[in-house]
Amino acid sequence: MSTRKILVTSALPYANGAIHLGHLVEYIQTDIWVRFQKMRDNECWYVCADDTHGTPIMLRAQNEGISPEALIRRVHAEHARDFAGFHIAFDNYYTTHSDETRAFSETIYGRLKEAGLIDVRPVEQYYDPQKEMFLPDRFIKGECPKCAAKDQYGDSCEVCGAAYAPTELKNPYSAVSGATPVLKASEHYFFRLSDPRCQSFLRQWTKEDGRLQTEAANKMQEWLGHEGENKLSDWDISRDAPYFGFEIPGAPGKFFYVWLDAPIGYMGSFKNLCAKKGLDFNEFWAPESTTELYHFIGKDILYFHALFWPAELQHAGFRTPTKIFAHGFLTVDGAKMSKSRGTFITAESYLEQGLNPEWLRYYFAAKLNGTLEDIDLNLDDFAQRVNSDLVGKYINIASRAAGFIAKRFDGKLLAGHCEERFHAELPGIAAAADEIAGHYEARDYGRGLRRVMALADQINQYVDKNQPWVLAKDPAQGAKLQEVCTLLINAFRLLTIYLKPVLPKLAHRAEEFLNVAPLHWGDAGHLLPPSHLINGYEHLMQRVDPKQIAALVEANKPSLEPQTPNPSAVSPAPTSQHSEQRHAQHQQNTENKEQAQVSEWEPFISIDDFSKVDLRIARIADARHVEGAAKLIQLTLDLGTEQRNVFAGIKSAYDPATLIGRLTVMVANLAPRKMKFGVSEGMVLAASDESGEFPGLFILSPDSGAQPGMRVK
RNA sequence: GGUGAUGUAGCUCAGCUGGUUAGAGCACCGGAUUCAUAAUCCGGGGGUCGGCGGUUCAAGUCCGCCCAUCACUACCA
Repeated sequence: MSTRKILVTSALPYANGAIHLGHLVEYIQTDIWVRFQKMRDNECWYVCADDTHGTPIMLRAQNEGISPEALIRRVHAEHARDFAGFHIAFDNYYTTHSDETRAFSETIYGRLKEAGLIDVRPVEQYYDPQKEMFLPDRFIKGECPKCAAKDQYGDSCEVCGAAYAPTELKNPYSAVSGATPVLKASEHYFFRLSDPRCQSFLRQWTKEDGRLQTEAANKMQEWLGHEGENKLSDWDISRDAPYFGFEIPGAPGKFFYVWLDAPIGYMGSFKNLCAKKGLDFNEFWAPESTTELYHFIGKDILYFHALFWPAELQHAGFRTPTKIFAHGFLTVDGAKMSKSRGTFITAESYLEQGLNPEWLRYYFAAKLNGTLEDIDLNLDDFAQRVNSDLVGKYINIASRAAGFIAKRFDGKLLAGHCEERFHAELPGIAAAADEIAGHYEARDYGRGLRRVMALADQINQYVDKNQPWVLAKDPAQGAKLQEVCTLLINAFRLLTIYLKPVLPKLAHRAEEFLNVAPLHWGDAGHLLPPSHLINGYEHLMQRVDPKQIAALVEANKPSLEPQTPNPSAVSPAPTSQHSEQRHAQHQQNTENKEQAQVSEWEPFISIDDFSKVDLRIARIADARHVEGAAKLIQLTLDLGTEQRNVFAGIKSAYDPATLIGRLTVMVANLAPRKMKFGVSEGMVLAASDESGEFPGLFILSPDSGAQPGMRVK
């Protein structure tokens, strides 16, 4: 087989936030694939970078009182540290804020312009007069035009779900300064995706064999529409100053929109690698390139990678990707990651809590199947599965054989060749290599690992059948014992090869134990040589302790201190970005909604929960002081059909005489409560300021017309 | 609202172009074993295959509707 030349990327994480478990699905998926390719002796390069431009970065840096450059430098270090912690082995982890990326952005833009694929036309947008900048949708807030909910973002309402343009918001204000934005026109640069050349190219490209997963291809079909249907609209690729990014050549004050230079960052990072390694950039990026190019991405950014990106490359004189590999999102315990539940787990906290990164690599791998389906991290299942598969099955094989080899045979395997015995006693273990390789290649890691674990079961059955501990008691059976253990060590070695892309560190330790050079996939074609000497066995992996999981979840819960609500109605510059530019930040909408709203209102209740509370209009038929009570007033509430005796702690604010005859709202189905002065059969509702800043108690009154007994809902 | 995907044992998932009593791993119960960090082996219980209807000699597997979850997209069908 001739060596393939392969360039692989993962999506660029945005330089404005920590790496979390959702991100790691992608980097682990990609890393496994790359390690597999390298084990196959293919020439494979894995590049990535931080995505560093855009308004959120600029504002966050301002907020922290540092330069954007300083911010992205710091985040770059954090990201690199997190990735290294999970054994993500990039050949280059760069930044989009680089000369290389700038140069390619300019080149691509220039060539598109030459080709007549760049348009300039005015766009009217909200502008913050105080901050002197145009506002992305997510930085404009106001009242929802549909339901009038306050403090909604400029693109959609989180209360009623309505979507709208920021100009439709009522009483809009800038989330940056609080100022009222004004509409202002400005020239914008567009990539003419609607051009027939792009349309027809994409129509063909997206349908080409293997280019996209079938689900993704269907999605493209939907976006492209039928032949003749002009569904694609031009893409706005410019932003006005102030903006942290690359200025557009020949257009002072105009910058490339961050999403333009983000994928170009793949090229920039690779160019940078070429300089370090003496590689030929054009061999991988020229139109006639015969090398392979793969982008691993989340399904949320398919649009950018399967439409804009190939269209840009095609018309700017570069090769297009061989395939796009999209994956689904991560859920934790069946739900979106949630800060309040502690399931929004950062890579950093996972490592800090002392959890083994290879546990997660294994678990994700066991769940991944090469489709766009979401995968679930079930925390109980995680612990059980890792413990059972890795420690109970796989590692146990080495552990069961090593002791005998060390004690009885000075660490030496059988002197003779044992190929025949091996294949007879453990049929299929070696032959499975090709099948498992096929699963890795197809990114169907789950299927591959199930196969490996079935082999581990088979090997453990072999141990049980041969009972080496019985053989060990009979001196005459020494040779047999050595043979059994030799076969076991060889079987363990094969499983190690099969698992190595997923568990690089563990495999390394296993290689030391086996006393062999780093294993390649081709090594599955032979066994260890006669009389091979192995090293003493040390336990290779700890089990997951469920307590660690609990501690991890606890560590990721927000502090219980209620966060001060924002009475000024001006949010402090959002620390976090929104769907306006999602970049590689998978599940960002989840993340941000959580971040924005979580502490105060979550957990939400359902309408069913609410309807359990039976609120009724009640007429205060009688009210009197309670002898000996400091705070209580005894109320007789008339529900129309019956009267209730209720003790209410409102003496400080109301004179009983003024209450008689008023209508108010009571909880009618509250369990009766025996109090010192009698049984209270419900409660009335009253407002108060918990901080104490505004003293007083205020009971509710319905509008006129309400009758006692009416349900409030 | 539209489009697409998913919904199979307590949990995580396999089930190809429809065909004997629906599978695996984990968990659970019973037994065996002690080499191995209570790991391993054998056996067992457990599922109206989201719901309803239809096509068919035969449906988890095809069709329609509904429900739930997820994603994309939107007032335009």
